[in-house]
Amino acid sequence: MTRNNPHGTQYSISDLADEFEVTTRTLRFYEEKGLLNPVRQGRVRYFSAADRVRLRLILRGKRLGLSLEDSADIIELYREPEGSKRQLHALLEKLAERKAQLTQQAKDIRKTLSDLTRVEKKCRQALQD
Amino acid sequence: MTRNNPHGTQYSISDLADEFEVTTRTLRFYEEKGLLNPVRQGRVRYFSAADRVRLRLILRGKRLGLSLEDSADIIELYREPEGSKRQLHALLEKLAERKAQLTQQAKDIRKTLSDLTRVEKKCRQALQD
DNA sequence: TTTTCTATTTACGTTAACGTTAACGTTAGT
DNA sequence: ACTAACGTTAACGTTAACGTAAATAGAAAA
Repeated sequence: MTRNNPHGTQYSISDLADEFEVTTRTLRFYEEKGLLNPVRQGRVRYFSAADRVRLRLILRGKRLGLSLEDSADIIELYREPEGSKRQLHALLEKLAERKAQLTQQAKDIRKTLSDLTRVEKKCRQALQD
Repeated sequence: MTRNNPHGTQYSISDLADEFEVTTRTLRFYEEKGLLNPVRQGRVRYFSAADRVRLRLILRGKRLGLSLEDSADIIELYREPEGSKRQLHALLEKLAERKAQLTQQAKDIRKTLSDLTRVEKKCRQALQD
């Protein structure tokens, strides 16, 4: 039973696959891309709590239409900010870009939702016959 | 000069390409997929105002991470609601699904924005040294 | 007239994000 | 001992959304 982890917080590949409703192939692919870093005991993978968090973030990114690379970039931003002044300023720029993009998305969503709501009303109206 | 349209509202392929910053290849591809329906004068395409609107919607969809097919589906929803009761109810269901998805996206955006803002603060804090 | 745009069709190439075999080892239950 | 359930690597297949190149044609500008 790899499903009940030893003591700390480790997950087998199918633990995560089941919980997040992705295939094991997907998880191996994410590892291959460096998005997840499970440890190996023999050849078997064990995912950490950190991996789980990263997976959650990746899937959130997917729902937003981000590529894996974009999600990886964003997750990178979450690390403790460090480095020189120049690096910190560069980080701030990236943050601003991402925020701008997300804000644009939010705008697009509002528009689309309003469009759909308009259609919905017409539809309910048409049902009044 | 195909750029200054005759009288009504027609656009050459590069009018639209320039305005929306896409390639002509993209527009031909969208036509091939049935997303745009330019008329032909000889072999040359002329896009209508309706095509322009559709293009705008497609690109909005893209910013939301939608596939062309999804965008096409949504644009379909925008047509005057008609048909039987059954059809109208089916339409209402689709509308509800889309709205749910968009609402989830909005949620994901809020979370991500909040995450990024948190990082931003840490970053500014780190610059106080 | 010759060059230069802009347009066309046809068709092969590309990248991302997995899906899908194949071929096999390990452990648990019966 | 046998089967089922889970794990592994390796590698080819697939779909979407265009990119890119080749070959061609009409029209405008020099």
